[in-house]
Amino acid sequence: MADKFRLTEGALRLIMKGDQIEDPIMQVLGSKRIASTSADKERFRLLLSDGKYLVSFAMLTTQINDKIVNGELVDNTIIKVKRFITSVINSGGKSNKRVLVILEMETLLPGDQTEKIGNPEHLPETDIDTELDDSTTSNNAKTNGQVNSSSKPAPASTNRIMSKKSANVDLNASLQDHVILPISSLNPYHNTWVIKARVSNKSGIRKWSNSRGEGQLFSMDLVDESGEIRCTGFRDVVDKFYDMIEVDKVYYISKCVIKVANKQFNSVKNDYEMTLINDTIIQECHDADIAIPQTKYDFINIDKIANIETGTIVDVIGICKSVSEVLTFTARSSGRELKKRELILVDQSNSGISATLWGNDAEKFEGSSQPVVAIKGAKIGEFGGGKNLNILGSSILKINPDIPESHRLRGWFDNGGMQQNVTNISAKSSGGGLQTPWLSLKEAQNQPSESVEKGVYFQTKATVLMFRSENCLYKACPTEDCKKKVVDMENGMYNCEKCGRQYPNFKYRLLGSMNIGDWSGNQWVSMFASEAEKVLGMTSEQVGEAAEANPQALTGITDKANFKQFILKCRAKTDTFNDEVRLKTVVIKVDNINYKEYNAHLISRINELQGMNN
DNA sequence: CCCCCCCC
Repeated sequence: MADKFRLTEGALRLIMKGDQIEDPIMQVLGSKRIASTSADKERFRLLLSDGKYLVSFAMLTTQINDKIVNGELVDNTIIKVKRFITSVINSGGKSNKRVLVILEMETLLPGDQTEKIGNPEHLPETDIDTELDDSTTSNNAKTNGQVNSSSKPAPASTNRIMSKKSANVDLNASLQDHVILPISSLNPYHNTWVIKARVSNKSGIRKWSNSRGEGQLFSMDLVDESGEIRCTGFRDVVDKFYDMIEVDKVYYISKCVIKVANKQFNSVKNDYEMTLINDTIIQECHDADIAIPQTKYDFINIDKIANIETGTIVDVIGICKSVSEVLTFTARSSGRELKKRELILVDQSNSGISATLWGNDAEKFEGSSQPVVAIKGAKIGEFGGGKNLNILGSSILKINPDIPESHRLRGWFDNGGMQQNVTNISAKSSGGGLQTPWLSLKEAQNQPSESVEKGVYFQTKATVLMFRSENCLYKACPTEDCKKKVVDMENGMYNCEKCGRQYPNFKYRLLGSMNIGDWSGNQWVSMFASEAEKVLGMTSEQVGEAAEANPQALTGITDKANFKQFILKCRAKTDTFNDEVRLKTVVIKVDNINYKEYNAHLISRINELQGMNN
C-alpha cells in the first residue's frame, strides 16, 4: 500500500539548503506541541522523514493546526507537502537554525494504514544552510523559482510597498517567504518577526499638542487568524505609511516596536500594541487569503447593555430601526460645534438602544433601508439613566455585513421582529422606562457617592422658599440654540464669544436659582430658562422687559414665586469646585402638582409603609 | 510620543 506513495528521498537535504522542491512526499514520524507563551496560539512541531533523512525542525503553519488536533497527522502518516517555506532563525544568541514550515499539505495515507518507511537518519548539520539571510532575503531567491513555484513568490518588481528610507533592505526581499508569526505570539522580547495581517480599521491623521510637545499620529487595527493588535505611527512615520495602508487589505509587516498596551485607551484584544518606526517594512499581500479573517466581533445582545458599566467598549449588531437627521449643536463644555446622528438599533433580545454617530460618520450614514449595522468597539454612554452607544473614531461600523449574525437578524426583523415592541434601554430614568423615583431632598442628599457621581434622578413635591433675584437674568446670544451670554460692546453691538461674532441685538434669558423645601429639608437648586419661566409664570422676555423698565421690579417678580409648590424632577450630581466636592442639584422639569396623581402616589406610599402592597 | 470622541 505504501508503495503507491514513494517518499521523495533526499528532499529534506535540498529543502534545508534553502531549495524548493515540488510536492515532496514525506512521512510524519512524530508531532508535539511547542511550548509557547501564554498568549500564543498553539503551534506544532513535526518529525518529518523523506525516507532517507529526518528533520525535527518542521512546523505547521497555525492555519492548519486542526490537522494535528483532529488526529489526521498521527505518526506514520504519509503527506504531500504542497506549499512550504524555510527560514533561518536566530533565537537568543544560540546557533542559527533553519526551520521548515508547512503551509499547505495533503494526507495521502493515514498513519494507521502503514508503518515507518526506510531507516531515515537525522540530516547532518553540515547539510543545513544556516547562513542568516540578509535581513529578509527570500530563500526562493536561490532557486529563482525555477525548481518550483508553489510558494508563489511575487515578482520582485511589482506591487511592492516598502519604505523608501529602508533602502538598506534588499529590495528583492519579500516578507511573504518568511516564517509568518501569528499576531497573538508577538511580544516585546522578540523583535525578528513577520506577520501577515488584514487592516480592519484605520484612523484619520490626528494632530496633538500638549505639554510634552506636539505631533501627529494615526493608528490601524491589524487582524490575523490568531488575534488582533493595534498599530500606531507617529510624526514623520505617518507621512511615510499613511497613504499606502488601505482598510481590508492584507499586508506583511515586520520591524515594529512592540510595547505593552494601555488597556485604558485600547480596546483591541491584545496585551500589546505596536508602533511603526522608520525601519518598519510593510508589503501588500496580493494572494487573497481567506485564512486571514475579516473583522472579529464579540457581539453582545442589546438587553445586556443595560447592566454594563458606562464607558465599557462593546461590539453590537442590530437593525437600524430608525435614524435621526444630522443635528448640529455647540458643546457647552468645549464650545466646539458638533454634528451627530442618532440611530435606534434593535435586536432579537427585543431591546433597542440609541447609537450616536459623530461628525463625518454622522453625515455619511444612510439608514433609510433599515440595514443591519454591526459596530465593533462602541462605547457605552449614559443619559438620564438610560444607556446609549457612541461610535468612536476607533469603532468599526459595517452596514449589512456578510456574516451569520447579520443574516439571522435580517430574517428575524423581516419576519415579525419589525412589529415587536422593543424595550428602549436608552429611555430616560433608569430601569428601562420606569418613572422617576420619588426621593425626599434629604434622601437625595444621602445617596451613596458612587451614585451621585453618575447623577441621581428623582422627583419630589417641594415649596419654593426663596427664588434668588440676583443674576437671574442675562443677555444671551440671539442665535437660535446658542444660549451664551453676550458681552455688551457699549456701542450698540453685543459680542458672542461662542459664535465668534457681534450682533445688534440679544435675547433675555432666565437662569434660575432657588432654595426649595420639602418635608425632609431644603436644598439650593438651579434650572435653565424654560423651567425658571414656569416657576415665575413669565417668559424670559417678559421678565427682561419688566426689569429694563424698572430694575426694582425684579425682586417683586421673584418674590411672587416664593411659597409656590411644584413637582420637581431633579438630578443630583457631585461637582468639584475649587477642590471641594459638593452636591449640585439641577431641576430638569418643573410641573404643576397634579393632585390626582400625587395623591395616588401618597396612597401607594402609605400602603407600602403599612405593608399592604404585597 | 496619543488616549479626544463631545449634546441634551
